[in-house]
Amino acid sequence: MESPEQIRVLCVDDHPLVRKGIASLLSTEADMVLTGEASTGREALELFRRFRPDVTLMDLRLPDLDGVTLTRMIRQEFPDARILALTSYDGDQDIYSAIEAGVRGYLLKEVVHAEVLRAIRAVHAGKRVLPPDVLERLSDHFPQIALTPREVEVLAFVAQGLANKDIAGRLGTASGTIKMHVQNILGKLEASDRTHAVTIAIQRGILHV
Amino acid sequence: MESPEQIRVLCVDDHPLVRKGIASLLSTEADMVLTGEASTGREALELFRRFRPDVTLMDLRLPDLDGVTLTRMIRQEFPDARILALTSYDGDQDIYSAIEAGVRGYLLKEVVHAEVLRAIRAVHAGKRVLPPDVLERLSDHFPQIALTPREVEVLAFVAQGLANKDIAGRLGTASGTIKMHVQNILGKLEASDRTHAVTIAIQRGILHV
DNA sequence: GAGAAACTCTGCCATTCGGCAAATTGCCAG
DNA sequence: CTGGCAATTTGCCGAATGGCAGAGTTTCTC
Repeated sequence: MESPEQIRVLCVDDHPLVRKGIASLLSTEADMVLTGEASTGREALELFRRFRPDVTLMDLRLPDLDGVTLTRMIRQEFPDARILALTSYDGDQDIYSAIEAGVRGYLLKEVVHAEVLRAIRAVHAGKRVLPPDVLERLSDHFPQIALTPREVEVLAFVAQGLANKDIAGRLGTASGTIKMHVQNILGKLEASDRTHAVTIAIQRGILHV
Repeated sequence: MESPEQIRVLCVDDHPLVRKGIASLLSTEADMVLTGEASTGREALELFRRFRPDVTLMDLRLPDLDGVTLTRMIRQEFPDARILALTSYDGDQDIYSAIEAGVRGYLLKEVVHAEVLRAIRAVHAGKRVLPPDVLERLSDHFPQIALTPREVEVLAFVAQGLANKDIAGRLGTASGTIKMHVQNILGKLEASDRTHAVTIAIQRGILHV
């Protein structure tokens, strides 16, 4: 093609080495150009407003705010923003939240370079990029096991070592109520006790350590 | 200097993008050269035997075996190996284990490029590299709060939701004994109950999710 | 061999937790 | 408007947990 329409990429990651890797990777591709690097959510938002990149490569873990929130903020201002989540973390909940927030693709950092390039081109072309294993987990886990907001709230307190009656105090309910919530959480997570539930929740990304 | 004695660096990380970043970083430095890249512990061991690098840059999280074990294996064969841990994870226990295993330096991936280069040169020169915050945590936390191997073992079962008597069964002791271990764990971790203890342990890297 | 530290065991008691049945609220779909 | 569904609420009971005091054994270090 004669028109040099390069894909303009914004990279958001708090690890300098990863940014360097992406920069190095993109520099060898003729149809892409790195228009900016951000190490925090705040920086990312600012750079997005300034450069309006075609594709944003974003780590879901950032020091100031999480990538899901950032994605929501960007897409509120720019609904057609094309954001590709690139994370080393594989908690189920993260995937779900990210997709709900509007990312167009979700890649694990374990993937090879070619995969990243392919994903950038696909997202830029308007496609969605979800690896097979990610899709599988989505269809598997979803409708059934989702915790209600209230349950997540309760579970967070449980993780901090609060007893049911203390949680009840903070939430303004009776301790028996909390007990029931915990009961439902155990069922949904297939946990044998509250401790197990917390372990599972952390593994799945429902709770953030 | 007229002698082009370059520091030969081996890079071990399961994220291609991070390896790319390191490769890119080293390529701009005249006194360093990347002699190999490994994405697994097995590969790393093989490459180490073949190339005998001056400095090994190693992620503590690898798919097949953890970096601490790998460090031990390498240093058993090559006691003067100079290994620099480079990890995105900051659990206290990891730092301790890594240092015990014989790493000469411990860096978080959040650090800037110059820091990495400085650390490589320092380790090559025989120095140790431990960021101030790391040192502080070491002196703070150590003598007192270290869990015994047995306690870690018990805590791992607790995280899986086993009751004391079940843990006793697996470990071949009385349930009262397990109760005592849990008691000591709660004290050392300043946790309010077993669930809290698990949360804290995961945060500190004592337990791996 | 002295001492420290880890691991082991025992028993008691108040509190909390996990399991079950059942009523209420609020919201969405037909 | 009404049925249905999910979320939220409460109380009762047996089992497990957390707190505390004491003591024997092994292992490693000094």
